[in-house]
Amino acid sequence: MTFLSFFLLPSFFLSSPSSLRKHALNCHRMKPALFSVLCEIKEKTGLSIRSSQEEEPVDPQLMRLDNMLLAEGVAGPEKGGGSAAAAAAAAASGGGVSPDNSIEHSDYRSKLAQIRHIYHSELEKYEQACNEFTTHVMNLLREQSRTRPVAPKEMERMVGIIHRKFSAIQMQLKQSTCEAVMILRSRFLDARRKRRNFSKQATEVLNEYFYSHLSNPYPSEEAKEELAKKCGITVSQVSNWFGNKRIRYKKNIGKFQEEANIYAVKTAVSVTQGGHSRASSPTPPSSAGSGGSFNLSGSGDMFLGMPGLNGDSYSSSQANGGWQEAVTPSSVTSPTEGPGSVHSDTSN
DNA sequence: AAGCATGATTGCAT
DNA sequence: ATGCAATCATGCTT
Repeated sequence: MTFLSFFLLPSFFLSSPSSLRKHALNCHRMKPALFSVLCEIKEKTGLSIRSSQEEEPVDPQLMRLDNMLLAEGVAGPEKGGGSAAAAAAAAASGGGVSPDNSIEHSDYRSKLAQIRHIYHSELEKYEQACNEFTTHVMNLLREQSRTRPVAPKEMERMVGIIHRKFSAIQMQLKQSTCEAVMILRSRFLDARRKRRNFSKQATEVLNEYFYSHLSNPYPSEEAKEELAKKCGITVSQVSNWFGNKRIRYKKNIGKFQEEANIYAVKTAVSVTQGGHSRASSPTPPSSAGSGGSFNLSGSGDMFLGMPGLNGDSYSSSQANGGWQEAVTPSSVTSPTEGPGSVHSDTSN
């Protein structure tokens, strides 16, 4: 506002009827004297500079917005790379097994690109307007400097003021862009909203790992990555899956018994030779303590998961308390049996 | 529509 | 930082 009034004021100097007067003033013989007097007055009042060092500590709010826009790939270099979303998409489709959520991501990305486009064009507009405005003001000041003293500092100050004003406008733009991105994210990327069950194959792989490492179902980071790759999901999804699986398995072993047997047999078959395609023998929950004795609170151990045929049993025994003690302490280590004989159960 | 299954998130403990 | 437990929100089946 200050700057607006500032050069709305001199506009009457320029308006056509007064341009003549201005010229007359410039050519007036008293003009130099007048000018010097003005300079003197100005010197005395000292209202010129002083306020030039208005603090500008790089608004943290602005920094935040900038960072976010950069992180979101709106502000950074062109192309979809660099954004968290793109990275996630790349990770998800790394195995090339998940075409469906990459579709969602492309949808998301096109929307993001739209936002990005608007943002950039607006930004450019503002920048251009700012430049035009600045040069305009500079011209005006230059013009005026012929009739009144205008220190270069003042010019700088004016420019500073103008830039601040425009950056305030830019900040609003950034803010609303951020909001738009947030909304977009919550619409598209909030996995909770768009939960998709994993593919049959993926759960197969995960279950296979889980039941063949029933003694210690805590995949290492590398194992998780491997599984993630195989299943076409992210590592954190693998972690989620195992977290859920462990807790749900523990909570109701009976329910998972059949599944356990199926996968146990499966892995046994795949590990041993490849004959035996006999895949389901539910073995009723008759508290056969062969497998993991689950001494949780109430539930008696009613489970027969036939472990012991896991390839690596305790690959990385991190001495984690919970599972080991609760679920499967004994019998897991039965290396005496070679891969030939698959126990004797599974057959009713 | 109800009810279960399932992936994700949150709060807490370690 | 990681896992557990509870919970949420959605998907699927009945």
